[in-house]
Amino acid sequence: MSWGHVSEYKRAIIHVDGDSFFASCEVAKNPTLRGKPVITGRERGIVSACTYEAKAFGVTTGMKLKQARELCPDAIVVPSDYETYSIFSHRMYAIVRRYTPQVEEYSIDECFAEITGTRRMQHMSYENIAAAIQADLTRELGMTFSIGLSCTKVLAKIGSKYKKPNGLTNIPFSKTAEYLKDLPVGYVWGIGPNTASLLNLHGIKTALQFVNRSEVWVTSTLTKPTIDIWRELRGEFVNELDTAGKQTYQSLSKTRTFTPPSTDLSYVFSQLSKNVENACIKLRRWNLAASEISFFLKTQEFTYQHVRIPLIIPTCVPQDIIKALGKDFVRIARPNTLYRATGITMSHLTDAHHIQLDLFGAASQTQSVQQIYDQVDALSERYGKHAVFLGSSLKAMQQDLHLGERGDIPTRVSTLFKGETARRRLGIPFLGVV
DNA sequence: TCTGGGGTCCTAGGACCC
DNA sequence: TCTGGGGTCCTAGGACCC
Repeated sequence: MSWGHVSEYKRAIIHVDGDSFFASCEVAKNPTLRGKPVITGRERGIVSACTYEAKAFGVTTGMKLKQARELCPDAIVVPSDYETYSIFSHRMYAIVRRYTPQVEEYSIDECFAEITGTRRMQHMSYENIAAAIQADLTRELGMTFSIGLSCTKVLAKIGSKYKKPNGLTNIPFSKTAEYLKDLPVGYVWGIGPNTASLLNLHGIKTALQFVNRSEVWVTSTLTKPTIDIWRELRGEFVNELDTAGKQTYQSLSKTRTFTPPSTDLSYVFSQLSKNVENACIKLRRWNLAASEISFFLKTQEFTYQHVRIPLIIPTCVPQDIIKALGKDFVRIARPNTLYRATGITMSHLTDAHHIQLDLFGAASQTQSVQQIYDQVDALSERYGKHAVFLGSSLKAMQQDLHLGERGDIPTRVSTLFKGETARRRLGIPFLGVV
């Protein structure tokens, strides 16, 4: 390799990736499942994750459950249990943090960590440190992880994907070429179908061919995200780790597809209303208020109608938002049109505690409603989410109850999580209608 | 890939200003 | 009124991720 003069590990970055994470959590939670084909995603009708025992039958992520069951009739299919996955996720981060404070919680089943400079203290090579982390994770969490070690995030990510499950792939700078040689450029983290097609047009099929293009060509042909990836593939550290964790949201949204699709506009509106309520619950949990909302209706033909609405006074109260979007809903909703989904996005978020009162006291009504919501949230805390909900959401909520989307959530094995579990739902889903 | 849900960042282009 | 140049801010939409 001819480029650069980067030492093998100017920075040492690892990427940790849980193998079939959701399914592995189910097994760790319930050891009688070990060694069996387990599939998660029952509530969605498609495979969210599956154990390697299921994969051996040809089951893959994203496959319809019906097909999965045909391939693997003995499969144990369970609904997703995000509370449990989240607990294992935080345990994973905590274990990695024993080795370094520089940990980026990238997603529920992945993290990056910078271990630069820890060799002396650990009396180990970087590769052995990675192996030690991997061993701790497996021993303590009862599942396997695949780890990549290299000098940038993009290369570390290639490493963790290189050998799965339970792989540990070290890609020192001088060896990058052999890992990029046969790697289709579209497999690189951050290069999606669109950019891959563009690169293909220019004769670039593999990551190595991409890396070997000149800087002039790259910077004049591509956009910043892709240029950064090119640099990282060459071993140049560009993407800092985001170790601060999630402090707040830029935007926050709730979307729901309903089946079957419907032409009943009052029903469609109730779905939107329910999404608004859910989004507001999340806003309040983060002490945020939205200054702008946008909602959409999605037809059965997958066309969208979007409306953006600025709010004079930031709010986290669903009544305010439903009032604000009602007119536009009536304006854009077409009769005799099959709708399949609605969604709401809250943006321009501000701290809910610092909402400015306007001179005419228009915020005062919002404020008193907000006091009511303090009580609503307290009730939800005791009796479960949606113990209380808006009349405008009624149709959607009734359907959820009918379908058992909520309320029948089984109490999970909890001895494993003493002191860690969030409170359990108490099975009182419907207290009343405001 | 007959397509679920929740995010982030980047960029082109319009609005507006001097 | 037309013409010119240059800057900032904002937004819609694209692209990507898990």
